[in-house]
Amino acid sequence: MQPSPLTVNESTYRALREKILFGDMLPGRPVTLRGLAESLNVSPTPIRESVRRLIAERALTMHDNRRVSIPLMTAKRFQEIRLARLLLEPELACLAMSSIDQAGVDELIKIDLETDKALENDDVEGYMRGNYQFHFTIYRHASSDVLLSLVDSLWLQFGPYMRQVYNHLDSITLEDKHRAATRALKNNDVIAFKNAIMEDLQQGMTYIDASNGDLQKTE
Amino acid sequence: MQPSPLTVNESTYRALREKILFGDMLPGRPVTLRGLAESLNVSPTPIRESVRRLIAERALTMHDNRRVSIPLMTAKRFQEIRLARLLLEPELACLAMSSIDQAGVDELIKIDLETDKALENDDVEGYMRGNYQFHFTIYRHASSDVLLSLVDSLWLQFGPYMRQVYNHLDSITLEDKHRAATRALKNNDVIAFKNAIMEDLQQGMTYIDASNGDLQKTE
DNA sequence: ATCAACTTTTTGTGATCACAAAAATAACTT
DNA sequence: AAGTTATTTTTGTGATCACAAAAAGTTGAT
Repeated sequence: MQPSPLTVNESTYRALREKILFGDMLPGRPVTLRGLAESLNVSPTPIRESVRRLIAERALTMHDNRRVSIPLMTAKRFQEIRLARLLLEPELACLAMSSIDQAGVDELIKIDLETDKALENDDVEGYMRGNYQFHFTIYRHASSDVLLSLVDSLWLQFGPYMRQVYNHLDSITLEDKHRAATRALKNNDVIAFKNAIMEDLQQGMTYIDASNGDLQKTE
Repeated sequence: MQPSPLTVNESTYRALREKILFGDMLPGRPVTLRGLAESLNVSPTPIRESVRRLIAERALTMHDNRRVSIPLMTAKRFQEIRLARLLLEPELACLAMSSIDQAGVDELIKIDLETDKALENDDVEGYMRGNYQFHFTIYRHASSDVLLSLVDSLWLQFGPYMRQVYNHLDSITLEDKHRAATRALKNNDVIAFKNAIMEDLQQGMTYIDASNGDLQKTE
């Protein structure tokens, strides 16, 4: 938001977070503090704190060996994330609704158009970023830090797998629930809006689930 | 769980976490890394990581001055936490239900009895610990790490205020929803169980809210 | 070749140091 | 006395070091 002087800690955190969220890091592959430190040209100290923070946010896990990696997905964990998202995100979207004015709707439509364009160009990362921006632009309007941070943690947890799935695909043809959402916003139709978010979420999750049936771990 | 050799980091985290969760730290009062380090007889390093983790879990906040403290409660944030709890906890409890056998119910009844005893003795911390244990003994049976960690974060956020409220009170007379919960468990009545958890939660939260109407910050 | 035991390297952890920014204190002016 | 400016102390940050545990690499025997 503000161009305030970031600490090294904060900027390394954001760098790592982006890599995780948009699939630049492979699940299961252990990362080393010194390795990350070298790749970001900082000392291990701020890396340690950033990694700890990401572990707390469930974006990373530390094994008994004390090795750190993106956790492997299991069918069970996937369903847990799916349920948590369904419980929180439609509600958060509804909270946001009253704060989204015409300009807000226009912004969302613009984001959605760019997302579609990325999809046509097989720009997987662009698509993921657009999708993320669409949802969180809505959610931020709810100005509920408590719920937002919970949802944030969830996205960090399934982000890496979205990427893997989308990579395996030449083209994705999904009914655009984003469009339904913006339409509902325009009409001020709460029920339709909530449904659109819910269906968008379900569609995305079942899609990942189906394409990745073997997931990472069988158990 | 396991008596594995804890790192200093982990044990300081747990120590701080307990202090926060059961109200041994005052909201708004800034804590210093060196101060905490001295009080726990460790170097600032593990403290820094523990504090960072607790910030990520929303138990602590870092202000622009880079000073760290338990965040002050606002009416708005309180309602956010309340909503998040209502969305997640009854659902988590239901997930747990099928895994709670007779022994599990007995354990819960035992915890509840001890909690009541603490209440009679004006043992505020004992009451809070009992209440925590009752809920999380149920929640853990759901074996859903994803949901559990979200709920964990929420408890860390309102814990400090429960304590403040209970301290101001000589005796608390509340209808015991825990009893209704264990009864529903025995009868395998899902709806009654979910309702009991929901009402227990609502009762606790409205109670805090009413007793603390001025909360900490007005805005 | 295969597997065991030993050696070397890498890695996370915790303590310490240097430094700049912020807070607290002291000194001074009006 | 009250407010303002210096001065001192405290604080978080980031880098570095020592160390023990784990991983990787090497050697040797069967």
